[in-house]
Amino acid sequence: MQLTPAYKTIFKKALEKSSLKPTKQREHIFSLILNKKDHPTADEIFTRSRETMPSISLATVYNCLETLVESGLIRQVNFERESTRYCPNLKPHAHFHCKETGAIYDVDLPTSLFDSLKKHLPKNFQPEQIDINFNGSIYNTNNHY
Amino acid sequence: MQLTPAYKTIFKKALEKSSLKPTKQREHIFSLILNKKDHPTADEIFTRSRETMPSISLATVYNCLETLVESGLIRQVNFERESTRYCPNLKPHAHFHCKETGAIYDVDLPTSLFDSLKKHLPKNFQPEQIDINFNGSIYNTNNHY
DNA sequence: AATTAATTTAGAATTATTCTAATTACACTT
DNA sequence: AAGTGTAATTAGAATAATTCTAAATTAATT
Repeated sequence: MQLTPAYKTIFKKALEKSSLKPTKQREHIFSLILNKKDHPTADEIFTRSRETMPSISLATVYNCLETLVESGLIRQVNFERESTRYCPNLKPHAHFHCKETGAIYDVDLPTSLFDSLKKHLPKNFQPEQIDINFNGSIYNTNNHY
Repeated sequence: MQLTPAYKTIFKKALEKSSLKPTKQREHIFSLILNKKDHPTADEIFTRSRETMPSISLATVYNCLETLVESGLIRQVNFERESTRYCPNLKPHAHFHCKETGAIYDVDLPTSLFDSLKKHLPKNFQPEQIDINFNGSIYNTNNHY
């Protein structure tokens, strides 16, 4: 569970910009999220963290996730009121939530689509973030009845 | 807190379609949500309900909201992991969440926009619902510096 | 080495929601 | 009208994700 040198630089820069320290724990959690591109919950991250850093606490996981989000290194994803999930994909994209399996998929979207969304806001509304969530099921193309 | 005859019919039809009963409590809660078009939480609805139906319980409010959502009479709105809010607007629309005041605004969107969103999904992804949430602030046009 | 500030930690506290089991309401039969 | 059965309501307990608190640790700075 190691950051590439390139990501290590990004990581340090992003934290220092908000005058936060690039600690072992923060780096560890960041690398976990980067290296397994599912959308884990804090608790899943906690469990995975302990495999290689057995002393880490759940509170620290929550703290680290918060600082990583603040510094723009990862994104939060929420479906209904399920546990918050975390996503390292910083490109403009939406999420698809499969109601059968619970799996979450990234759906890349062109910036133009976000732009046309913004056009429908009243002029004095200033969006900072736009969350687009699909909820549905995935048709299994292997099943032929 | 009364439903118009037109809404009363809609209400009964929608519940009966799912073989649910149009009870006093369900009607009361539905009319509350319809008549005050903000986006109240279950707890706010509970408080408002008790003003005119003092015997209603919080569990009932949760139960009724669930059945109303199931029967398609109202929609749930979630921002981050805040309390779920409820919305009687069934037209295709998005929500804008003001991070300063916490207020939620409906943002009407053309169906075409939802259609172009869907076009970016893999062919075997079948969305049932699309949630679009803006997060940001509202520029006060009365303040001239 | 001492001081300070930030971070981590364990466990308690919080809070929205769901669950449980008992009661009530209502439609349908006798 | 009384009895039966099913669904809905109710109060309060339970759950679960997250936040808070206060103490301990770490790292940077004098």
